[in-house]
Amino acid sequence: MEDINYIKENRLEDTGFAYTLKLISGKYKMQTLYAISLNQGPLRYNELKRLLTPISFKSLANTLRELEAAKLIYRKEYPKIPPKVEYGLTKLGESLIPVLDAICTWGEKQMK
Amino acid sequence: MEDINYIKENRLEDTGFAYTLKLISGKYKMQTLYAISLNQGPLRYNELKRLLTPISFKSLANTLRELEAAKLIYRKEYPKIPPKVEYGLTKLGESLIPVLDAICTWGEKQMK
DNA sequence: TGCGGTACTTACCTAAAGGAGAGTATAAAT
DNA sequence: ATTTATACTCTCCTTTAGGTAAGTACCGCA
Repeated sequence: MEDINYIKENRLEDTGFAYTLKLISGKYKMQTLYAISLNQGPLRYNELKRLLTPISFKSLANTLRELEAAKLIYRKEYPKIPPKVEYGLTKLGESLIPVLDAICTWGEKQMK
Repeated sequence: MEDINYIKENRLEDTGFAYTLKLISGKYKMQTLYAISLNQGPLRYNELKRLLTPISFKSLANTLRELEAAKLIYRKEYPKIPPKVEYGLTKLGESLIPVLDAICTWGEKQMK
């Protein structure tokens, strides 16, 4: 770091938008979080696959990995055969639900 | 329309998410709306360009055209030389601001 | 006479997102 | 012995978003 005065005008570059969007942008991320929320409890991989139809295996796996990395969901593995894995909301994930609600209900109001 | 019973399970395909996102997803759409909102009045093309740095001409033009097509902003052209064009929020656009606020403030809270 | 300012468009290129379809491990059930 | 079920991964392909750089039209100003 050199003591240069970086130009900091009234820019919008670093607002919370970019931050929030990094976590929830993607075709199915919000739906995934919402589905778990509506279920009022964790969901299994194939349950999510069905609810998020027509999502592909690849997208679902990616979506879940990224949401987990963002600490919005947790992954719990039951080591048995056939395998069982559950995905649930973390506290952080739950704190996003009201925001998702706002996005969803605004859209529904306009769709009519 | 034929009277076939389409399968309608508990899917999340057609929630308001997809609808809202079609309108506001993109690297600069929310910031654009937010910038106009913060300015409490319409902004000119080059003012937006500066505020949305480092946006490119192409992205800005695209962003504005799409927001206008979505009826979230209006475009007002003053036929003089050099040209002057203003972009402002429509009623619909204004109705989205609280949603954008929620997205932005959630992000800011997590950034700390 | 040529430069600057405004609001763009056009052509080309790259990177990232997402889809399709096949393959994997393991054990219980038939 | 074969099928079924779960939760994935892997490879290849197409689509889309966005960036770069240049060009355009018009007039006032020096």
